[in-house]
Formats: sequence, structure tokens, C-alpha cells
Amino acid sequence: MFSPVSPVRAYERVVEQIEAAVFGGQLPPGSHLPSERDLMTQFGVSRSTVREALRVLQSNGMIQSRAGDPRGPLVLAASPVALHKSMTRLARTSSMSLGELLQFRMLLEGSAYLLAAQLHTASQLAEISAALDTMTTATDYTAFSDADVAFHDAVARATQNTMIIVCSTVVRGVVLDLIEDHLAHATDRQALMTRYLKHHTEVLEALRARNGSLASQLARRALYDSYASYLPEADRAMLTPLLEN
Amino acid sequence: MFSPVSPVRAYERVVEQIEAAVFGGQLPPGSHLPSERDLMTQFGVSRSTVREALRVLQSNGMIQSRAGDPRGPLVLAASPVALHKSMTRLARTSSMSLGELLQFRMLLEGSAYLLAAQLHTASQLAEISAALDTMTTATDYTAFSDADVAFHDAVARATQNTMIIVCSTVVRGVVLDLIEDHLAHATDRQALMTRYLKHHTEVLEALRARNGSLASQLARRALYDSYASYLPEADRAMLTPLLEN
DNA sequence: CCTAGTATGCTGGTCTGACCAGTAGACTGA
DNA sequence: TCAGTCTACTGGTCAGACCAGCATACTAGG
Repeated sequence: MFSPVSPVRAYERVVEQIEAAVFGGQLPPGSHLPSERDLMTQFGVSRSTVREALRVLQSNGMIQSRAGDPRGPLVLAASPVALHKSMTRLARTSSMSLGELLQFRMLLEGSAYLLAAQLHTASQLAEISAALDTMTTATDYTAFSDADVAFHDAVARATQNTMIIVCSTVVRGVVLDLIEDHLAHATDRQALMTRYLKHHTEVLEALRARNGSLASQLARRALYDSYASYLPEADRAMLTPLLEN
Repeated sequence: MFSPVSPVRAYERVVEQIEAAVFGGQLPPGSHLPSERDLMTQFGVSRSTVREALRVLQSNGMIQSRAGDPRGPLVLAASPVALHKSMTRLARTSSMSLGELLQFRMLLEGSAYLLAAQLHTASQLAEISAALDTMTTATDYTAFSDADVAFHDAVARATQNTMIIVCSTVVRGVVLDLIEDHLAHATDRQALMTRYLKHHTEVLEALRARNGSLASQLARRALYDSYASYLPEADRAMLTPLLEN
């Protein structure tokens, strides 16, 4: 009959109102909030309360305060940094395993290649191809790795799907964070690079032929081959269902 | 030669230290932080600064403060609520079209059914089946809709993958928000419910038979049939590549 | 003896008022 | 015209105060 209630703090109300204004289109990205002292009269609360609200919004990546700026706090464009942060946090506290992340990345990239194969434009294909060229001619591992990232980014962008782009970037970043110590001690870095190049060449070929299912399968297989070894034996079973076509 | 620097606020340092203590295993979930007044002496800052730091941690879902609790702020277990929040924020900024969201939902649910078919346990299958039963016997649309949500949630949970669970929930919520006015004016609600029931029955059958690719294809087809009509003609092409098997 | 009720000493939430350093734009001088 | 200074704001931080909420210790009545 009745539903539970919880006390609503003043700063939460302030957050809600500002959030609503940002989502509602008043306060577009690039615009500025009134100064803290203005806000405290508008909301009828003290500056501490206003500041706590602004801290929350700032930690969510919605605004940015600069000391001394007479224009007030800046409203930021939506960006995936907050998403990245919370995902990293979740992954760090081991409530999300590397296996889960790899599983997700396989289904994400698998679908990305499927879509990219059918939807890509000539310039997008050229971009992907250029990234592969850079990888081929890269001398040190850092340049190679950067080009690798560019390759995957270009494929994700070719899908034209924001969610795929963002999630791919974030998940890839978190996965790399989790295994970076393994990579640092890799002795066979040269063999690794060779294998990567082979995979990427094959998948680019499939993209060019607009063979979506082939590209997708190659991508998932490549991910499995590259990362399964970092997983406990038992966890690899959760990836194999994604290898079938 | 030099890298850019940015001023580090006092409250940020406080956040860092507390975060490190939580990630480092001191301060496990369920334990309590010292009181704000204790923290202000330990960190050598004022209470405002401590409170701003605590607000940041709270908005990240790491701690929870209760007025009057003599034990101090509670350290929470990692949960996907923060992930959910930041993802919703990103999806809501209207920089994402309904077409993109549907595309993402199709690939997400498609993979979810694929995994669920192969990994589900008996109790999870029972849960899914129970949700379908509730849908069948539902009298009003609200109860039907709730059971529908429960059905999809149960399938997502059967994948055991946090990312899939969170993303599915978020994307489904945002999609429903975007088309809720269409649904409110739906005249053929009865036909809609009948079609949903048929789809769900079929897909449950495929899950029970552990036929992943069939379940996946049925799910994607069902999504397309249900939602493509809300899309501009031109945008439907972006969904069709996901219908192939 | 046990229990209901109260008293206490903490907690977090909010407010006030103050000071400092940083910023941008107006102002001033050469 | 332009370099430099001035000014009026900004956000960051601090100190001290008050209130309501919670758990515990205590106390009075059975």
C-alpha cells in the first residue's frame, strides 16, 4: 500500500535540477552554469550545498570548474570517460572477471566487423587500410600498438554506431589494463606482432569483400587466440560458444 | 619534453587515498570509514573538503553515508549501478538515434540468447519459464509488460556476464523511453501481446533445446518485427544485416 | 529481575562568513 | 598602439556553529 521513502538531501535536489536542465537541452555543452554564489541564491541553499552538488556533477563528467573563471562552471559534452571509470572500477574489484570482459569484447567486435563489412564507405576502408600499413612499417612496439588501436577504432567507427564505438574502446582499454603486466614481460613480442599482422590482413580482406560473417568469425577467432592464454583453463569454455558461426 | 600539469585539489587527494585503501583491500566492503571529523584531522583538511571527497566517492557508488550512524560512512561492494548511470547518461544525450540503439540491442540480445542457450542452468531456465507463464496469465498491460522485462532480465542473467546484463537493461530502458508515447497510443495492444507471447514461447523452446543460433536468430527477428515500424524507412537498412545468421 | 523509556554523545546535513589564489577584461600609462 | 596594472569577480579552502538522526548506556517502573 505504501512504498518506502528515503530522505532527500538538498544537494541531491540541486543535482537533479541541473541534470534535468542539461538533458533537457537548456545548458547545452559549451555553455556555462551560473557561479556558485548565483546558484546558492537561485536554489536557496548555502554554498557548501551547491558545491557538493557541483562535485557530484563533476565526478560524473558533466561539468568542469576552473578556479577564477568569471563565466562559471563549464558544461561538458557527453563523453565516455565516466563510463570508462566505472567499468574500470568494476573490473578492478574483481567483481568482473577478465573472462567476462573478453566474452563481451568478442561479441562486440564480432558484431562490429559484421556491420562494418556491410556498411563501410570507401574512405573508412582507406582509413582501416592505412592503419594496417602503419602497423606493418612500425619499428618499435609502441608505434605498432598505437596503430593497432587505430585499426580497431576505425573499424568501430565504420559501424556508425555510437554504443559500439564507445563500448569497444572502453572494454579494449580495460582488458589491456588488466593484462599489461603480462604483455610487459612478453618474450616473444616479435612473434606476437607477426600473428597480429596476419590476422589483421585477413580480416581487412574480408571487410573489403564485404563478407560480414567471415570478418566477424575471423575477428572473434583472433581475439580468442590472442587472449585466451591469459585466462584460467576453466574460464576458456565461456568463450568457445562465441567462436561458432 | 615537459608534460602539461593541472592543479590538484585537496579533495581529489583525499579521494585518491580513500580509493586506494578500498582497492588495496584495507577497507573491504561492509567496513566503515572514520567519521568526517576524524578524517579531517587525519588528512589535515577542513570538513568541507572531506565532505566534497565523500560526495565524489558516494556518487561513484563506493560509499554510503547515513546521517547519525556512529560507525561512519559504509564502504559498499562494487556494483554496476554507477556503470548503469553513466551509460544511461551517454545514451540519453540524444546524440544517439533510435536506430543505433535498436541495432545495439539486437546484437546484444542476439548474443545473450546465444550464450544463455548454452550456459543456462535448470533454475535459470525455470525463472525464464516462470516469467513467460506470468505473461500468459497477465490481465492488464502493466503486469504483462513487467513480466516481459523479467523474462529478458532472466535471459541476460543466464549469460553470467555483467556487461551484458547491464547493457541490456540500460539499452532496453532507453529504447522504451523513446517510444513510450507510441506505445501509449497503440490501438492494437491485444495483437501486440499475442505476437510477443508467440515469439517468447518459440525462443524459450530454442533455449530449452540449447539451440543457441536458433534462439539468437529468433530474438533478433522478434526485435526487428516489434520495433522496426517505429523507425524511418531509411534507417531500417542498418538493422537488416543483423538478421542473417 | 526484566523491560520500557529516557538521556547522552556521537553522527552526517546544512548554514554562515571569511580568506586566498586565480582569471578575464577594463583601465592606464608610455 | 600596446605592455603593464588594476579590479571585480571566480572557485578552493577553512573555521565554527546548529540541527536532526542514530546507537548505546542508563534509569525508572513493572
